[in-house]
Amino acid sequence: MRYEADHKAKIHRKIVRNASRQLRAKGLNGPAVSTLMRASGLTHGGFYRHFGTRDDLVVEAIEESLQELRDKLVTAAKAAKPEEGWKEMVRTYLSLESCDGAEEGCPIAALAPEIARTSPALKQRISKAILKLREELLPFMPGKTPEEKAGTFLALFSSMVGTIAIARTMPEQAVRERILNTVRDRLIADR
Amino acid sequence: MRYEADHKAKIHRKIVRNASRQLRAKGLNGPAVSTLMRASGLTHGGFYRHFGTRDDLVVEAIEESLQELRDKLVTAAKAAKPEEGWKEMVRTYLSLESCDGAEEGCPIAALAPEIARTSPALKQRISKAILKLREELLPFMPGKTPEEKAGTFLALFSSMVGTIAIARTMPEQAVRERILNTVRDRLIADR
DNA sequence: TGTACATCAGTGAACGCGCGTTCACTGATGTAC
DNA sequence: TGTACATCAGTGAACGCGCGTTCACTGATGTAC
Repeated sequence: MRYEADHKAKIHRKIVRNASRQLRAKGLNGPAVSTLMRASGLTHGGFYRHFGTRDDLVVEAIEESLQELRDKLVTAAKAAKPEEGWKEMVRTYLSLESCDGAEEGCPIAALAPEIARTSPALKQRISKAILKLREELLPFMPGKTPEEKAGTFLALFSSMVGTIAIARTMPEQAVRERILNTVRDRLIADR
Repeated sequence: MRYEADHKAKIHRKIVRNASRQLRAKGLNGPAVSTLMRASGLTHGGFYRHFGTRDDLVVEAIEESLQELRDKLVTAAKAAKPEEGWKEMVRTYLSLESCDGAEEGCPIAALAPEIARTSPALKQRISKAILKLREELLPFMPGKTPEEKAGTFLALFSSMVGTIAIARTMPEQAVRERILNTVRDRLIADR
């Protein structure tokens, strides 16, 4: 082997992680294959040693960014008192940095409508990954029964996704910030 | 004139309305100019008699669909008792038809992330139109002060936008329906 | 140890294709005289 | 009223461009003997 044994796997992961950032920032059809490869210091020709199709990278990148999101939110929740973890998740998710830096933010807020329009095969895999995220965040939700937690999660998550999506359509940062703060305060106060 | 005096204006509106449906269904970069024109029985060559640029049509189409949304929600609200109008809005917005028929649904739920990525000039006009929609729906919101109504509107609207966006990523209709119903019931019960 | 060959991640030119936009043209009807 | 010309919404071929994908090639290192 002309590279270390795990060289290919490492590069593969690097491509996926860099792509996940570019795709969140520019949309699923935004960056060309050559742009996606350049972000990892490669040229487009080598792309097909790693992926069968551009779509294959797209799915992997979305799965990757959903895991990033999970890690981010779980870390935030664990930094608070057990019963208050979900509030810290809300604060993290609805932060101004998270809103203004789409490339590092939630892939659902950044890509949901485009995901909805992909082929059934892609949607299948992505929706699985979203449901997995849900499972992993559920324990942090307030509520006694699993059903209650699930309902709260859905209400919370859809509210946050919509808030970020709407805020990002507003050109003025002050407006975005007011939107984020208003919803955040209501979500935390409500229950 | 080889056509009636208002022929051009009529055709223009027709193109915009058909485009607004196609763009909601396929995304801002989905349908090509020739596809957008064909939907109104024209060919792509005549496009530039009506619009300076493809983007010009995109803005007009989004403005158009925001007005459609306003009309739809106001009509729904007026069909209920004055204090309950907003609940009927929620039921209308979160209906399964609205979710599964993106072309006739809310342009924000269908396009928000793509709107966020357009040029500042486009965003400026679109965000104006969104704020106008807000002004027109505010009177139907529950709450005593304008501030309270504004807060409720934002909480309600972001929640609904996020719910539709998330539901549409789910391939199974039963899952989508459960998501819609769960959030709808919570929103209506909450306040 | 030395030599011939195999492997395979990565390169960059080339492909066919669809796109937004341009442009010479059409043809029905208006206006000038 | 009749004729010559102007107008302009709409047509369809053509443009240059960027895209996803293919492919012959490179070159560093492995393996066979």
